[in-house]
Amino acid sequence: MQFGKGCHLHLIDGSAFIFRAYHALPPLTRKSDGLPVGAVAGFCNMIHKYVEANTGPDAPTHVAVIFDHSGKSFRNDLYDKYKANRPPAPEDLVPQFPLTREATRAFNIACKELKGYEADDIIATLSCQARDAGGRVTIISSDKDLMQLVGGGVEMLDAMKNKRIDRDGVVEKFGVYPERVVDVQALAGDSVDNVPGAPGIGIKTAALLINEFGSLEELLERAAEIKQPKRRETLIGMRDQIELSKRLVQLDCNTPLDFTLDDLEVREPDPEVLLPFLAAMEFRTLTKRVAEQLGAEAPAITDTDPRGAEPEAADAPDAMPFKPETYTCVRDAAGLAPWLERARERGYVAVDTETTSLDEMRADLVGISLCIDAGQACYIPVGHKDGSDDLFGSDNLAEGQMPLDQALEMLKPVLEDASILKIGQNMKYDAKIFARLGITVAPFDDTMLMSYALNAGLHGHGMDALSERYMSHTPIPIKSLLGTGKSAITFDRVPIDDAVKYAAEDADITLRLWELFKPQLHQARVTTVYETLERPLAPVLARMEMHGIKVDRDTLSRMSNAFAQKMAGLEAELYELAGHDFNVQSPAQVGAILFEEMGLEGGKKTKTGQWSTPADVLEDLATEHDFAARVLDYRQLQKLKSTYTDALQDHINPETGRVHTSYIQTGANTGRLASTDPNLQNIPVRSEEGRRIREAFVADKGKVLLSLDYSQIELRILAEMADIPALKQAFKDGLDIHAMTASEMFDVPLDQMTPDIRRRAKAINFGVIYGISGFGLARNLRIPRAEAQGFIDRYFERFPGIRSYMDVTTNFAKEHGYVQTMFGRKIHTPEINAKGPGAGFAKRAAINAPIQGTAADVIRRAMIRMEDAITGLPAKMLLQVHDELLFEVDADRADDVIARAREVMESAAAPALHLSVPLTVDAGQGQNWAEAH
DNA sequence: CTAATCACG
DNA sequence: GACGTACGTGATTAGC
Repeated sequence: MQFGKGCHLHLIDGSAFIFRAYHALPPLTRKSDGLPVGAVAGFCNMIHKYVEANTGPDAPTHVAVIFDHSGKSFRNDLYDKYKANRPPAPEDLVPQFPLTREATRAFNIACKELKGYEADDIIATLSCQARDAGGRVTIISSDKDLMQLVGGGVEMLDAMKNKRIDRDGVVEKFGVYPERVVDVQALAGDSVDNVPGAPGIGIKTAALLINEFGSLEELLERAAEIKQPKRRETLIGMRDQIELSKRLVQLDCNTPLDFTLDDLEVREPDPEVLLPFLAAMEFRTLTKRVAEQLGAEAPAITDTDPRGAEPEAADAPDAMPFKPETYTCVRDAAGLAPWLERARERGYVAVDTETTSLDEMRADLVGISLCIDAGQACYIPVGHKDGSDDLFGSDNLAEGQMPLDQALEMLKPVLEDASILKIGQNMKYDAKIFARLGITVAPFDDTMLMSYALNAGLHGHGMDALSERYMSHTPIPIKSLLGTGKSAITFDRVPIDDAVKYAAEDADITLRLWELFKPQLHQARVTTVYETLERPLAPVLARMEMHGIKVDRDTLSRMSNAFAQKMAGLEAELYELAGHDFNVQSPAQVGAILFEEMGLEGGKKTKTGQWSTPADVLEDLATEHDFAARVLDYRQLQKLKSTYTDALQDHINPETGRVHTSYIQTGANTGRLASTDPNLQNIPVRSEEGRRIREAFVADKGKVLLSLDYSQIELRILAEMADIPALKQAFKDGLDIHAMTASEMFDVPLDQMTPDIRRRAKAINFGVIYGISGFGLARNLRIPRAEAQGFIDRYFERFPGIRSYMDVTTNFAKEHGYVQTMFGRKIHTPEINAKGPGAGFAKRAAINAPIQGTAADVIRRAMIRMEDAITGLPAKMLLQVHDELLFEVDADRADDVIARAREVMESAAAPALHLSVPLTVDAGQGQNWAEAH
């Protein structure tokens, strides 16, 4: 059929299909020889689905899949950096490129590419030809670069979202009609393709300008009329770059094709060609399905492994309902045996424990629940009390429970069996409970850690939230069993019948979450993160927490008393100064005295209408007013006393005489740990007075504490990631990095450096890590905002790589919705495209996350390796404080431990990463933490 | 229960 | 063109 009026051409963006398929599927390999075929499998499924979906009355008459030709295109001759920031294709994807071409031909669909041109140019040329011939065109792609082609019978179809894009759709995206899309793109540039555009102008501004002036040419001619000085100068000064950008984004409608539209006519697939190809790829399900549809015999596939290379269809949402009344209560050995047998057969089992406390070091085991098949779970009560109305509360065990010892004896072989995977939600908690009962749970998977690897930044990772979000199921609230507040009971007082429903459900949910997350780890490419940075860390943390650190109660108690005395004195002074009594601990009352009674200027109110009296405001007033200075002193003592010297004493475990913190592995989005109950990551150090708290953290008899901390790790990582030669060299040379920055910025030779200039450079260095702003730096350094902005401008001038790191990072976040650490950890940034005041916040967080997160990954790797490295030495790792590790070791072996631990920490990035900047570690030792640090 | 404040990296 | 801003945490207290 001659292409003309009434014809309908489909043009499929083949490269987009390939990358989509590659990223959507786990890295499958062909069973017989290990050839990577995941992307091919996905590609074939997509093509097959496309063919199935396009048989109706609106079916295309002509179709082609268009690919990018490997190597350079004519655009690289225009601009050598075009697409220069594209990472090379993943190793396991490269051999799949030719296979996708072969697949296209096997489906009997025209497969086209052209040396020196991109797929987009061929699509453009064919679209123009088809339109001129009076036919319709549908471009199946979501690539915005193709939007310039829409109109006159040409539409786009975003196959992922199943959304057609017409002229109005283009206006939605670009703010202009298709004819002017290239003008907007020329101005806005494109970080993905490395099209420079006009700095400072994005799509919104570009569309505004184009709509005002009518076209890019007109705009550039009349650029002098633009009111905003910055924008005007950019447009005038960057004219060449903008015109180059336009040539880069303009698609070529005249590519020299060696075929015509008529060659693209839709053809039926030939079973004799297609089936052998699919069989050779060993795609079992697809081969069968296609054979059925074509009415042909499916060729045999020799490999009979049930877990073949063929991916199953995407998991449908788990529709099985939750039925609490069907859960089993296991009351004796005969009841437990079949569950354990099934776990052995299956090779995995979800496990959850119920206890009397959230403090694992004090909690007693009350019951265990198991689940192997979704919807079928059991609860094994072992420590429920009978709840008789004994005046003192009965300690008698309730009827119908297995003796704890018997239950543990039966469970232990399964929990420790290397061939049975134990699945838990926050397994560190359960593992610690079992560890205290002499059971080492291994191997294990943890759905909380899986969720963290997959979804950090998107939501929390507690079971209730995950159940709600991923299964639309609200678990039984624990409060409904225990009550709240003062009248709350412990789990051992919960009637067994109620406990079964609650506890078994937890195991059921955990198993279902595991089934959901497991394949997602591969799809999201975070299996390595989960397996090397998350899962192995949990047992290490568990051991650190259980070991604890010795805290000397007497030291704390003495300090508390001293603080109390000083505070009483300050309190009296403050009443005197104010002329009346008041609550010093109330910011509202302090504010009222300062800004109303004393009539001072500069007071600000919080959004709730209260006077705000943060430390920096009081500090400004303190030079003139004793009142403000005394309040500051009082607050410092109050903080030290209440949070540290008093509260810490309550955390000393009576059995061990030590303090056992809990680390939350999924608490911080960036990969850092958080520490609670108590928080041992914010023990004072900056002030002289506060630092003395650390004297209460002591080594046991005959031992010493060691502190090893990374020097400037985040700045080093910034230098590496942003690739700043001057900073990298300074680290290699072991220079004072802040002094060196100062020298570079302010043109002061190192030997004439003053502390004040260095201080400013230091503040800027830290500011950069946080996503610097003029306002923030000005406040930090207490200088005028314009001056701070000047510093920042100069910094970016001297280290231009910093600016581009920030741009690349935020653009990546905007496009993908997440950023990554150097080790592949993903941190999602859902707010990055938000408007309003949240935008700047999200942007700075996105800039900071890869730096902070990479540093967090490094110390995690060190911690995971540390236990093996110090085996045989009388040493234990006790605490982690983000860039510091604290050890306790026999005094005579301290130097050996320092040497080994330092080696592990300094080489922690390798072999996954070869950093060009050295990581260095400072070490100290002493009887207490103050001395060691 | 939330806001304000302040301890740490 | 105005607005509001350093990044990441947890604990304590006041005051509703």
